Amino acid sequence: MNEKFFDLKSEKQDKMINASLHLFADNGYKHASTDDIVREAGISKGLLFHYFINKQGLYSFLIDYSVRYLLYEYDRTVGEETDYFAFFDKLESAKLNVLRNYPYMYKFIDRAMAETDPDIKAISNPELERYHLAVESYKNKLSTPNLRSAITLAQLETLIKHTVSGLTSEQLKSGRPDPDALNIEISSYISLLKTLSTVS
Amino acid sequence: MNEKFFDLKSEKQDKMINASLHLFADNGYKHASTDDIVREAGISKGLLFHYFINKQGLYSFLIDYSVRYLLYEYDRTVGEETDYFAFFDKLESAKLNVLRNYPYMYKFIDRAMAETDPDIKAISNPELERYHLAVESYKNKLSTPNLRSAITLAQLETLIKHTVSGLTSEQLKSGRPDPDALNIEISSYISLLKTLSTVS
DNA sequence: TTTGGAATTGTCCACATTGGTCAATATATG
DNA sequence: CATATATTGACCAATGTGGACAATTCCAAA
Repeated sequence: MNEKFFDLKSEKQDKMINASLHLFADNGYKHASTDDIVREAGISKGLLFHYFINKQGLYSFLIDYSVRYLLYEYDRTVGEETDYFAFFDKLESAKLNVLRNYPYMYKFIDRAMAETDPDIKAISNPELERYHLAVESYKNKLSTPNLRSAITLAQLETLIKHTVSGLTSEQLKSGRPDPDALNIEISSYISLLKTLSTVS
Repeated sequence: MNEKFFDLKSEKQDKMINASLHLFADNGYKHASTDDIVREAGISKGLLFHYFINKQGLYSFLIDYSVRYLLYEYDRTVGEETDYFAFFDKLESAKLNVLRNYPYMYKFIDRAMAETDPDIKAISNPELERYHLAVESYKNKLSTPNLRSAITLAQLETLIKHTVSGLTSEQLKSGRPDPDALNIEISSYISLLKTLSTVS
């Protein structure tokens, strides 16, 4: 890519990034058209190719940028938190901050995992792996909560994971998401699960 | 559509249906190509148009067929069950039966809800509405479980809904799904949530 | 004001893909 | 055999594709 891209004012950068994330997320690599991206970003075709050389270069940049951004945001927000429930609370709050700036970043990453084209997989796999490993390493540092005998730690984590991602994607579908309201809702479910699953 | 379609042996019908569900689910109406559908179904282009007239006709048939099939399967499996947890257990087992025959039917319905083209919305909206209403009417007949004071009925339902759909879509992504194993897993989570949320 | 390099445009193009048609052929049935 | 029906796949006009590039706008320094 052309590094001059980062000299643009960040508002314009983000318009290009968000339009690209959106169309790749919704349509996959093959069916996301650069014409559509350009139209949604409000820039000319020439400019997009000026900064990213070709479609693959754009995709590759987005993978790189997204993983970097997500991990940075996690690190910034989660810090050294080791308490189990507090960790998830902070992690989700970090995710919502991402959503605030890049509403389609998660869906993009999700779709990237499902791409089949070998060239595209070769580009994205290492970065996606890196993301996955980083998240796992957070979890390894957590304290074990004092659970009721009816539930295991793995089960609790499954409940948290799916509930949170379900609530999030539900909001995303309903037009403009409200990250603050969502933050409160997610917090309340995490605390609910804490109450239900731990011994007092 | 051409009613002769139903005279084909059901194996062939399902190959056409599944290929169509798959490509519409993954790419949306606009970007799902009839060439791809035909290739995946292992039939000729002419045959597809012989039975469904045009792309819109095919889509319209699929919406109709899917909603009809889902509701039939629910009715068959759930019956008159009114116990709260038993109901969800049966409902999920019905869903898994659908998955067994039509792995992409849910994703198709999900994507249909997100279509923006007005013609397509006009086709799918009434059927999707019908589906939604039917599911709601089941829920209205349920007994209220005896919950711990920490949790409300709405919260419990949210936990069940997202956990179940999360577990399901996780399986779907991992190549060939194993509905029997998934059934057991989902049952165990429903029973877990029952234990955690009810007073003994 | 002038100048020169950078950002930005949008038209243009060769080619691929699109939904859909249709005459030809295979298959089954009686 | 004959007849009807299921099925094929080459073909088409229209549209969409990624990418190139000469032309323009913009803006800071001289």
